[in-house]
Amino acid sequence: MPIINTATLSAASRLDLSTNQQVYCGLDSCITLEVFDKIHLDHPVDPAIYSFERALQGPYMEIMQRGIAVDKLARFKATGELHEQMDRARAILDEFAGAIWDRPLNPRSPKQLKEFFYDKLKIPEKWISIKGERKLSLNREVLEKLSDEYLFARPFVSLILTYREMAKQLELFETEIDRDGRFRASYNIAGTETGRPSSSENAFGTGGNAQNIAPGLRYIFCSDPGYRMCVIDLEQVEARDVGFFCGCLFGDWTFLDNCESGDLHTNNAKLIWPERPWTGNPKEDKEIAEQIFYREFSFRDMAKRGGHLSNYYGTAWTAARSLKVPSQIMEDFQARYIRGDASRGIVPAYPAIARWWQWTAEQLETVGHITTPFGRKRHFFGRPNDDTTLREAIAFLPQSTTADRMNLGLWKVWHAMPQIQLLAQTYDSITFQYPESLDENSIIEEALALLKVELVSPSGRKYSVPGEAKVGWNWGRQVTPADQERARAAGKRVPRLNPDGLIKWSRSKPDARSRLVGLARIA
DNA sequence: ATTCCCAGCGCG
DNA sequence: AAAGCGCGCTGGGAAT
Repeated sequence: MPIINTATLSAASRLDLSTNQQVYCGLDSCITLEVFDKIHLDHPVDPAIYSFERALQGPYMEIMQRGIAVDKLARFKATGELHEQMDRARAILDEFAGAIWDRPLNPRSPKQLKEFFYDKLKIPEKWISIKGERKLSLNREVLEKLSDEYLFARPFVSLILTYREMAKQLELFETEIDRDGRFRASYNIAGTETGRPSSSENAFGTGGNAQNIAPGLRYIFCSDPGYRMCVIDLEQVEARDVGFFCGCLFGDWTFLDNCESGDLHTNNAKLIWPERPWTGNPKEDKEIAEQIFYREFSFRDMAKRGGHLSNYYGTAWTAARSLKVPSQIMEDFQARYIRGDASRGIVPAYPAIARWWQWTAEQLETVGHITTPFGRKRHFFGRPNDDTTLREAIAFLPQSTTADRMNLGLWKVWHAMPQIQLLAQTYDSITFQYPESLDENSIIEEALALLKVELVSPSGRKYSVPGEAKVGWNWGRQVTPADQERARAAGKRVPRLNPDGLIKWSRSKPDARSRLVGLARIA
């Protein structure tokens, strides 16, 4: 091996290209070592977290190298159809726009849209606020408002939104895949503040983010011939974590108890609206919860969607905007849910969540960092009394705990089950495939058990998050004709087109499970 | 021709 | 007064 002493190198050394690159590479490696020493001497990291991050290189390298098979025909068809529809939408839009200002209108150009709507059509400007900055936006929300308020804007808005939506979908279908027909994403294990992995285009420039693919488009990814695909997700994991923290910090287990006993959102609805005629029978109560509360939203919907936003210190104003209901509706909701309202005699269902916010604010003021149950510590460098900092800190704890739980489960599955092949990780779920010849029951059973990562509260309460498994031949909602073709070619039973695609695997009821497994086999 | 930033939007 | 957080990718358009 050649030894090159860089201390004695100069421009006059005239290294050949290959040697030069070796020097470059060697120096790069030295940087890594220097960083390592610096981190460990000056800023000791929890050795468990550090070792864990290193250990994750194994399974993630495997996921990255394996990639996921792409159903080429499905992809090709979708691409063609989208192009056709987009061309049509664009042609109509240009024709309409031509009548207004004698030139075309690019729906993806905010600049042109601003000129068109605000200068040419003279619609009053709509400003929005993002992270404290006022912006003149024409995003979906603003366009929908224009459409509501100005009849003549409707055809334009409709075409623009349709076009943008299709363009977004096309991004996935036109992502370059590898010559062997596989989509290989890169995963960054240590790239985020929370411990979540992130995903992006790989080092060779192909593939893309595997974690933001719309569920409706996932069907183009499929298991390899002779393999079945399985997705296991952790049920309502972040909500349960919030409940766990409330229990650990204040001994108030109300929220977690509700997560763990039957239908979380119905139980939340019962606590939030105690005056409804609940019967105590889970089935009847769910029906009552599914009655309409406001517009198309049931009480259960409100508990679910409004609850999630509210847990993370979202204001009633924001929640109202997101659910498209009047602010007063969400004010009332939040009063009953967490915040209470003494002036109206409203006692909140989950006051501990507000105490958790308070606790978080105190941590920021006193020590400036927060440590998760897994030992992951995050420093907050923003102003401790700034709402933005508080929100980051509030979101950190459940988000990071979920990330580590999922990754620990992923590692355990990878380590203990060489017969399965990991394909993807999407924050609260993992996707893998396994040979069809193996016993599906025991595979899923074992994976579910391994994914159960147990935490124990200071008071000794054990806590884990149940997983739910779905199985099928592709990653999507629909079994495609290609799947049928493949099953036929493989001499297997031909799957029928199923609106669910991946067939649901009930976790908690063994009898129902065996029944559904049978169904999955037939399908 | 390339690089950079922004707006917009997908996921959990 | 501002009004969940965490990511990555694309096209438009300006700057280099």
